[in-house]
Amino acid sequence: MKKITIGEAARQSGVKVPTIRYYEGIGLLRAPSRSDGNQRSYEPSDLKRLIFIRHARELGFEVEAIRTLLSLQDNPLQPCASADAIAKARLVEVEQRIRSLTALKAELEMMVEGCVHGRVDQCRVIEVLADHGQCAHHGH
Amino acid sequence: MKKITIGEAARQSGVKVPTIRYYEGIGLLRAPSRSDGNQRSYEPSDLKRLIFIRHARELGFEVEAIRTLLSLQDNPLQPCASADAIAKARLVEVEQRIRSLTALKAELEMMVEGCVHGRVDQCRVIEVLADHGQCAHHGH
DNA sequence: CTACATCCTCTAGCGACTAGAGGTGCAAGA
DNA sequence: TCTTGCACCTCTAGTCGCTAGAGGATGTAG
Repeated sequence: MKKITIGEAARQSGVKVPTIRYYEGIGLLRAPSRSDGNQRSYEPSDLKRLIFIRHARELGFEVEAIRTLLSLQDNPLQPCASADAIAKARLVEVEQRIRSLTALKAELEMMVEGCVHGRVDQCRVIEVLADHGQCAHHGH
Repeated sequence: MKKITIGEAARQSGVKVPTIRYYEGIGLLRAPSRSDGNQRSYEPSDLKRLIFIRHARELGFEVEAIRTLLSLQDNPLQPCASADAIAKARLVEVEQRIRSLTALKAELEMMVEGCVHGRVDQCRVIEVLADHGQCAHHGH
């Protein structure tokens, strides 16, 4: 029964204090009990939940997806197909984003390498931005 | 002197009509002349600027960076070192983002592959989210 | 002349926080 | 006991880059 303050919960979870209060406000985290002086007092289970949320956010899951994942975690006897679907959807997104960023990287490298560090009117960076036709990949 | 409406500018630039007005509001695009009936009337140079902006946004440059790039474009005799620096900074960001997304991809793949499609209490997706210690890369 | 698309301005909303104002609680040192 | 000083409280408003909608004016084709 070692209850902790919001500051301690922030330290142990890596989620900032105002963000914890924000999560409570949007109903992602239950409202904890309060001390005599009206201060939030968290139990170990709250901390676990907070760490779960932080980890999911780091992996890029949206708050709504996390809400679903948390409700699944609360009902361990349910089939986990929806958790799987959420993770798979996120995987597809991430793969897409990597492909697109890799194309951008190529463009930026071309710009930077082509720049002779002269005046703006000879600058390849400005030139490429002004004329999409000079891009290697037109997908973006 | 073939002036065009905002709708036509949107079609030719790929920037949506409300977004064009938004760019004017934040001073990224100059306010164009108006028709008798108070409708915006764009010149070819405005269209070029709009295409420049769209392209830069596609490459992930922030509006403030684009503001600088545009002011450089307006002064072609200046040295292009700052344009170069902006592009380089963006390149570093993109490379960082790719690295981080690649790590996330690995996590997600492990989650999805490990999932036996049973009940939530055996689900690897939920399990990994609850316990960061199971991640392959701890960098995120 | 009448539809109907397109244009206008203005305000509010999105996601996921973050910052700040203005006030209260609490623990430790003098 | 008093005071210092940090951590906590609530509430509102701001961030970024748009996007949506209300409510009305303009422009064009049949």
